[in-house]
Amino acid sequence: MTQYWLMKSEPDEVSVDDALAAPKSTVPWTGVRNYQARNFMRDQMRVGDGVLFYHSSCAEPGIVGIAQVASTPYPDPTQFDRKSPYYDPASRQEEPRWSLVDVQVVKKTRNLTLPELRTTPGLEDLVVLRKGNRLSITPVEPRHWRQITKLLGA
DNA sequence: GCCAACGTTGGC
DNA sequence: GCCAACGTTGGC
Repeated sequence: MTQYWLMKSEPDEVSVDDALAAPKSTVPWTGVRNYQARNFMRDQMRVGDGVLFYHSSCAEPGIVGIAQVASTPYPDPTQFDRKSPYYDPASRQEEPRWSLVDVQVVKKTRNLTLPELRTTPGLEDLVVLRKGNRLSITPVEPRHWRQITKLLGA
């Protein structure tokens, strides 16, 4: 069964435009160093799952595109790269600690901004809007997915 | 830059 | 296993 997710990216690192410009509009979701977010990618995501591409830590945070999970999970190569900010000296090749999936942008949309999300009736309990939420990957309920994709005309 | 909220680390 | 200290996230 198809599931739905919201995935945060800092546009300074990988924006929706960067992803669109990549081969097959697909980017590896590198740099996740939170176990809960990793577990979503490693244990629950399936190819074809729907993804809301979200820009965070920027002037106008919000949902900026529709994407999909485009690979099964595999080890995040940046954990073994000494020059990467995501290098993890505690992770071993035989037993990688961090996994990721590839994400393919299906459609760039307008920016459905955080203030707009917060004030849209029906989205009050979207996981990413919950107080104190910091998770970079959160599940999205089917009804939220339907409402948001409709709002975006996607 | 500030700071609330949360996650991780490490001493005990 | 507890919990204080510290680090990170991310909106503002």
